[in-house]
Amino acid sequence: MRRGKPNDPGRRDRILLATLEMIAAHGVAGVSYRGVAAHAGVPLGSMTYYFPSLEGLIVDAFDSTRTHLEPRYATPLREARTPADVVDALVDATVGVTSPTLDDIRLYAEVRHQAARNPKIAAVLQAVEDDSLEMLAPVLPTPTALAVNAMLWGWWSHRLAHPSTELDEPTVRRSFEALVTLPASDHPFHTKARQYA
Amino acid sequence: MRRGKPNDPGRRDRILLATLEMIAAHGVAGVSYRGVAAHAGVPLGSMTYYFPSLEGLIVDAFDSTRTHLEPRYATPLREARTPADVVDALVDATVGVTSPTLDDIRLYAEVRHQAARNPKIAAVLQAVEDDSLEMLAPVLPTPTALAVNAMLWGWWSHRLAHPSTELDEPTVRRSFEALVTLPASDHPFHTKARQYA
DNA sequence: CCCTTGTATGTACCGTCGTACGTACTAAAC
DNA sequence: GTTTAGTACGTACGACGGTACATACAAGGG
Repeated sequence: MRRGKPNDPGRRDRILLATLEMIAAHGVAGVSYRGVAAHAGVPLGSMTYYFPSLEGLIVDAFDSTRTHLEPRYATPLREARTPADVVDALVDATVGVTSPTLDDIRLYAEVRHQAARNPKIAAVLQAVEDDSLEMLAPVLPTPTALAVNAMLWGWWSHRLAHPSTELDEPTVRRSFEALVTLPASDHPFHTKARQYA
Repeated sequence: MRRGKPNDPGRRDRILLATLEMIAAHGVAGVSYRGVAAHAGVPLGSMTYYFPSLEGLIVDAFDSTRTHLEPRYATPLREARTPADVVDALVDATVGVTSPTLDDIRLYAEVRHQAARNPKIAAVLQAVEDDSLEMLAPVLPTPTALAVNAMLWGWWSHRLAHPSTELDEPTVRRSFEALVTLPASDHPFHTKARQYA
């Protein structure tokens, strides 16, 4: 008897990718089995076969970004050793070459948005955030890392809201410098307190 | 002939309010004429009568928040004179008594989210942001104001993503202190440059 | 060659929703 | 009291979308 070999391996992944493109283009609200099927060039039946529920499809699609996109922005941060390195990496991640495209930001924005109402997607977001904090832990105390994360998302959000105007690099740099350097010099908080804020 | 007096004045506003509650509870995606009608206790016909298109209803609802909610968070900022006042006001707006409820943040998040795809809602958001920058203009240079706005939204977003964990007040305070005070002392940017970043 | 089992697909059902529209109601004008 | 214009409402149509499901296909095992 057949051992379960798919006739078209990779089809599942193509569907996942098409779903992400669909989400970036039209938002989660604009995702339908039929739409994704058309975009991926597969029949409707394939959709429900690989992904019995639409919610599952979307969650899986989001989850797949974690392994696909994350390394690109994360690597420079992991390699940062001094606070100055961190600032450079953060500025780059906001407006520089390693920064996400508007489509990528749109995707991330969708994750954050859906996470507010869908526990499964909230878990995905939580995982992303945990990765981020863990990444910053060697160079920044947790409270600072939290602020940095919030700031980064704030700037990305800004880019999303003003797609046509370029974000001013020195402004971004100073904001991160302020967050990263000030607490280290002026305050006694610079311990790796492990409690989340 | 009749002058156009409504039989039930205030019905329009009740619909608008019900719409906002619906959005805060289920998101824009969960808003339907029928759902809002039920929630507001009006017949379906009333909905399409006052709001011929669903998009118009949502835009109007969002726009109504601008006059209803904005003053509450804005007043302390307008009254701020020194940078220290500004920091206090910002911390309060983030985690203090004047800070928005989770429902309010949800609502604001919806505005930002929809604005990414809907020009009319983008205009509403733009107006809100302009108000905010104008409000900060007397006490902060524009680049700093931009960073502060991004930071504030970042923290609100954080609260949304972690509804159960309280945001640590000193952490928030230090983040705003860093943004507000550092550029004023260390950098030559402290002119009211009018260009957006 | 046929049987079995997993893979794949097309269709159809059922619900929801936006919206159009004909009808009814109300109150001011004459 | 009649007319009339604006207000309010209920129904129904057409489109869309998730999902169930019966059917068809492919590939190993015997």
